Amino acid sequence: MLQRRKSLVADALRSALSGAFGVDHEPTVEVPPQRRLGDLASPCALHLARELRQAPRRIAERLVEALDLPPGFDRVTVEGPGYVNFHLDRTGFAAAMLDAVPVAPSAGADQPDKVIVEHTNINPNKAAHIGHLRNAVLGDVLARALRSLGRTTEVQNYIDDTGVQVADVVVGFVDLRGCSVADIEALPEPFDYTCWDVYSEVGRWYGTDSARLELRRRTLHALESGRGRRAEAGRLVARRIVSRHLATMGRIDIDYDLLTRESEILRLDFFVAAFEQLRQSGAVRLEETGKNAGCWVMPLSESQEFQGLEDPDKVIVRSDGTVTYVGKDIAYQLWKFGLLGRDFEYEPFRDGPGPEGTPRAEPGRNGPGPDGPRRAEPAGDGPGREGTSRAEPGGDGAGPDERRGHGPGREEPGGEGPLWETAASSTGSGPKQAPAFGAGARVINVIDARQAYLQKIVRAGLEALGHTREAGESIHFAYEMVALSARTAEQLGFSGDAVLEMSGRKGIGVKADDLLDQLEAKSRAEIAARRGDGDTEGKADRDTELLARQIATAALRFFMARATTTRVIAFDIDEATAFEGETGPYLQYSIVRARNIRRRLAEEGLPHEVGGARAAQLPIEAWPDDLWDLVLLASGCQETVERAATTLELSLIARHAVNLAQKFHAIYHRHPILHEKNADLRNARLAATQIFVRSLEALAEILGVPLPERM
RNA sequence: GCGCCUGUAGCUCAGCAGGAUAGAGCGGCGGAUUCCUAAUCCGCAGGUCAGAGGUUCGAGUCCUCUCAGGCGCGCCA
Repeated sequence: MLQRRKSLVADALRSALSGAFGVDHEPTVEVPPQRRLGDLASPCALHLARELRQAPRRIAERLVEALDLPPGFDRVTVEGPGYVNFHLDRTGFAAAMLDAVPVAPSAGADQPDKVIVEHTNINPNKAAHIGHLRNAVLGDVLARALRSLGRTTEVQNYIDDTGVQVADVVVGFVDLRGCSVADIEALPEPFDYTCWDVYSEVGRWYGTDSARLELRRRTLHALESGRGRRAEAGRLVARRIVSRHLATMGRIDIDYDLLTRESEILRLDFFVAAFEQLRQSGAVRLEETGKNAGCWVMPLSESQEFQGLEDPDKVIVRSDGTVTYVGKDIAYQLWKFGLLGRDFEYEPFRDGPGPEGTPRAEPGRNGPGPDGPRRAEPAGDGPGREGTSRAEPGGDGAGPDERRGHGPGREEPGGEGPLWETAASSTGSGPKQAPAFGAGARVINVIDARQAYLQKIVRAGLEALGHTREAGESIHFAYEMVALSARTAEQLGFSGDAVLEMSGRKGIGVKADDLLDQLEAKSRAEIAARRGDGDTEGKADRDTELLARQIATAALRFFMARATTTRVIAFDIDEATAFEGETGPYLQYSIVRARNIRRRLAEEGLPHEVGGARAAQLPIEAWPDDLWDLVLLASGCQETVERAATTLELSLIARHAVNLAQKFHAIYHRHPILHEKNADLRNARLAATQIFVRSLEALAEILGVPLPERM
């Protein structure tokens, strides 16, 4: 809505500038700070003051005389030092807003080109922690934003099931605890919590003992070959953990289209194909002397991106013939663009072995003790990409799917499809009608900022193969890590004078499920405090439970989404579990209030819906500045979402949503609707409320903030 | 050493491609509840935008340097 008006203003200014001054200037159009100043403004007169050797205000005044007021505007004024300010026809604009879709597919987005978003990527060897939540929320919000803008979007979650981290947990079970595969299988939930402890234990157990470290190496090789009891144990661990990760992420409405497994990349020799391309194109060469003797390396010295590196070459194949992480990643990235010349096999995701759909067993039982893994463990801990999961597709039979049927406008953005995974064996499992995965036109990898270097190398690899376009479309969505605030670290029993980095290896961190449990418990208490009266058990409990989850989801998702991606989050438990102020529950509360007004109007027998035709007849007096300001802000949703999706600064969406809610809350207190006798005033306020509700619903959908009917 | 990021109110952070009086939340203080649920709203206090130069009609925003903090630069992932 607003974008169109902006371009009308720009057009009018451009032609007036050319007519009156003979200059060719692209005017900028912005929203002035106060509504009484107007709705759109251009500082172009200020910009041109120097060039035209005239006072800005004078330029502005002449400009206004020469200007044809574009349709939809009432008047144009000169303000301040020389701004040209345009005042919208409030009545007409509001009437149009009533019929407008807040966030619609972008103009030129009929392009069927697929965007692949990879996120979560948690190592399947322990419980997810809050750092992983940041990754998953950002990835999920991005995917929702892209889909709401009409882009075909495929969400992948990469599972490194053959890496060192899984090997460590296998060693922990097999060698340290003396478990058989059956023993591991028989372990109760929460299995991911158990692994959390095992992983931390085995790290200490290794110490510098070379015999023990040899066990790790042997296990790693077993995982890579896929044969033997250790490999079997590894598959079991990975499968069970992935199920847990999917369940955790499912709690906050995050899901995926495809799980890709590293074991399949190995089994299908993706790297062999990639290596052939790299070798033939001369992108890699066999080093014969020097410290990299016997390795296939990719020279990076050409690229100025890598200037100043001590070692300008990156090893792709080690001297023992094994492939490095980057090597595998280049192969995987080639597949994502459809450049590899081979494909995975797929099957619908089956939840892990063991009791299907078993409800999670009290994840919080570990108490307040130290917990929480973290994302990329730097030293020895494979800061790799870690990943996770998705909401169980077939399991968890308990309870209805809360995500549907609650809250208007909650159609799933991508049309929640089924979850697929890469098939575990070529023997296959019958009828596969998998969608065409991969072969995207753009690939966005949500990976923490510390892996920027690796991501650059992957891009350089594509470049070296001559895939310049694809290299340009390989986008690293980098975000900073989540650390523990000094206060929270102390509460958890860690010493902390400064923010404390989480470490899965050391067992320092906050587990995702523990945080969600806390949020839900606090929500329940909050709800109980408000509904003190007679509501008895039974149904009330079910409602409360659902509401508590919705509030917890909103709080967590908003907390993660509102932070600027380039900043480290110092995770503070009190701040993260706050429900007042700039929070997810604040958004929910504003919607609940707005909806309640309309509900009450209906109960009173008053009209609770204003149509565009009626709104178009309202007098200008019905739109005071503050009420009007809400409508104007709502008209900027589309632009905000587009900018967020382009710049990958998703906090823009969160902030826009909270700004809307703040404006609404203020108006709510100043401009009563139910008790307003004047029909024009009431209708204008009601129209603004309708516009607000629809706009915030659209943004909440993108943010993944569920909107309850009551709070 | 080289590279990237960050430094704005007591705390956590906004500040859109230089532009109108530097904003919000939390915390503090003081108010608002016969009136659409106070998970709300209103008011007050609180800032040499790390520091120094520079560019400009105009700098929190751009450039240079300094200081402080974080991260990265493996035959680890």
